[in-house]
Amino acid sequence: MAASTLTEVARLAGVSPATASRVLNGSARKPGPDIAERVRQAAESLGYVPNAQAQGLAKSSSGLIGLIVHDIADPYFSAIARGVQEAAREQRKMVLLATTGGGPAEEKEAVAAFAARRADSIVIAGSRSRRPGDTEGNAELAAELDRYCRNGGRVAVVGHPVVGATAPEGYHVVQVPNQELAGQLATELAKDWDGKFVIIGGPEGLFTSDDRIRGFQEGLERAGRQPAEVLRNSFNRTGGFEAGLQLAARIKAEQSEGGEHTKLCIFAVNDVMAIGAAAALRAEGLRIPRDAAIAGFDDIETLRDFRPALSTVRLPLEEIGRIATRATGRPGGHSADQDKDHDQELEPAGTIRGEVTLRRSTEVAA
Amino acid sequence: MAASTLTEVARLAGVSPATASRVLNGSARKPGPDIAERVRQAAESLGYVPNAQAQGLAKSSSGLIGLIVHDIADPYFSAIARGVQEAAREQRKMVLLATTGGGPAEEKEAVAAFAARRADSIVIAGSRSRRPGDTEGNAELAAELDRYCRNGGRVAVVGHPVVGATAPEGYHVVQVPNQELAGQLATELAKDWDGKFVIIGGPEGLFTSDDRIRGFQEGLERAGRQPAEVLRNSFNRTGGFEAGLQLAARIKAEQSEGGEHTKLCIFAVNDVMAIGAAAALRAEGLRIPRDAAIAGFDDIETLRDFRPALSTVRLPLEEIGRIATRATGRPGGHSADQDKDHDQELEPAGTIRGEVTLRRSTEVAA
DNA sequence: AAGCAGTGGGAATGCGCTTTCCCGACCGGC
DNA sequence: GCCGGTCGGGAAAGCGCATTCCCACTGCTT
Repeated sequence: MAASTLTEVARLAGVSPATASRVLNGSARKPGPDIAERVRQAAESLGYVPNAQAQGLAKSSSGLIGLIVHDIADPYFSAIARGVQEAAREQRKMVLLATTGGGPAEEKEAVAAFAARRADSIVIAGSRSRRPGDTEGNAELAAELDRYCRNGGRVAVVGHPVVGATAPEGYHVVQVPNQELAGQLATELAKDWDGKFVIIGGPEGLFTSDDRIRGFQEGLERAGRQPAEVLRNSFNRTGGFEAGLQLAARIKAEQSEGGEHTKLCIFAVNDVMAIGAAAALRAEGLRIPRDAAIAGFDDIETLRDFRPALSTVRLPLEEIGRIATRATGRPGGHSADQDKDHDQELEPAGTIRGEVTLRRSTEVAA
Repeated sequence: MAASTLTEVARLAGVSPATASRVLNGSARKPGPDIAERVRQAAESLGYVPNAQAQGLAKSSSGLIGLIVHDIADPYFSAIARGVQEAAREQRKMVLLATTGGGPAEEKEAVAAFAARRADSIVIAGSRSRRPGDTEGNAELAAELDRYCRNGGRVAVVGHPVVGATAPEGYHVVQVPNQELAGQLATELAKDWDGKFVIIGGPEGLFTSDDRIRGFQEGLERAGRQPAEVLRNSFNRTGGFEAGLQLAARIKAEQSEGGEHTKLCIFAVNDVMAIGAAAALRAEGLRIPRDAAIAGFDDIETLRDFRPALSTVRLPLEEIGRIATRATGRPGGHSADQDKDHDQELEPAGTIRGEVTLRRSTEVAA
């Protein structure tokens, strides 16, 4: 038994499909109350469920929002996803999920799939990348996105614009002040900390990571410090852990030499990497912040009970998701449609404010 | 400019829409290579993206999998979501996300929405509940699900069957041995631990929580122990934290009395609650496992670096998601269509194996 | 009382695609 | 050389719904 159709409902109610449609699915024209009631009863008794695909076809809009993340199990993304979901609910839409692992090629596929489903808008949460191997993929992604926008789709991307996308109508960027905040973090840390700094970063070319590294270095410079050494690794716990092992070896070597006590202050470009690094140090018998300080970025909720409490930069992840989604919702959203001033930033879809949060892991007294 | 259509492609290629359809979207009939090439070129040059809605309408199947969770930002659910996503990819389908906060009423709406979108299958990851206020919602949810199945939809639910669902064709339950595993955990703990046990549980009526509580009590009984007191609270970190505060007060009172050293062993029915409880104890100046032992359930990945390392029960969350999704994929999946033996369990969609994992937080020497 | 706008309902068209059915061409076998 | 049998392509009928256009009818005005 296939699901019952509007036509069946109409027949049972003794009206035309047009009328049934008008009463069951919001239309400007409201049929008479008696008829409406009859139709509603018929629908009820048949267990009628409108076919959203057919509706979508007819009105060419699907009520779908596409969300692209690297990995939905990563707390960073799942927090954003929660915000997206919430905003989608406000707009009475559903969210379609795509996880890509971070490659532009897969992201392009995801965009194409969303376009195929005629998603009303797309939110790209995953960080942009311009690693050498990605140039072709990026170009394709940009082309796919441009096409999607040209066809009336709206897209919001968190962090950085897609490389090469020509920002047509309906393309929003939610600016995340990674660089600035990382700079502030560096400044704050430099106040109390007189030892050396080391950065554990993601692979080169990953914008989020690069911005945070650059910002941190700038902050260090403003504070009159030497630039920090940068250890690059994968952008997840494992990457942090491995870099942590390297650093642990180095710290232990220095300690056994005796003499200077220039404790290391480690900045991992995200919390998950920071936790990985901390685990590595601990596995090597080092303690935080006694033997080294460590700071992260994001202020992941699940990690807030971690001990020693992790110094980090609070990012309103959920709100980022909400803002990005809302930006794609209102047709009147600002997009950079003015060619003049194209040197300026795109009109931000919303202002994201983060906050440096110093906790135990970087306390100097230990 | 709206997206280009199959008809346009066909016209450009100088063939009929039927032929264009055959070459561009997998059909049994393969047109000649020269024609195929012409069509492909035309499609390419027009930037043709097939309209999945129209395809879905025509073949009445959407390539969509609906996933229902309480909260996508909860690591328990996001881990399952990752598995679902992965399995969906295998089936070349996309996942539609719905978060419900746990109420059957909202779950019913989500099912209806999925049904409207003609999702091929639905995976319900959220725990079932039979709290008093939910009976009506449960009935409606069951009715909606039954209708969905009757119309050819396939559903998999993690943990417990939906209360009142009459298991028609296509209804799968992924059994999670919560009770058994909680029992094993109790047994293991009882070996080394001779103090009292306390359980921090979720609200009464939440199946997952109730099963784990029941199992734990059984395990205790088998070990010849007194049943544990049960503190009920919300099923999240806050719930654990509040219960933890209560327990902390109690422990401190006992400690100041001096005398007996019957240390408490706390079992929180999930890791997130356990972390909350641990945070509360710590906030009250107590240490784990020195002043109290604590164990959780789920073995959430992000929490594995928590110190003291949390004793818990490892659940293959990601695989649970995969298995549930796969169960809905193959049309030949086992469903309980035999009325005889209806006293037996439904044919499990896959066997989930967990593992008791004892770590530092319940070490007796402290 | 005749003409009018306004109202409530139905017929029909189209959204973009799949698929069945049909038809012409081309093949080999007797 | 004629016929049954493919094979490759097109015409057309939906899939389930929204919506435009049209018509019959009501309740007014002049």
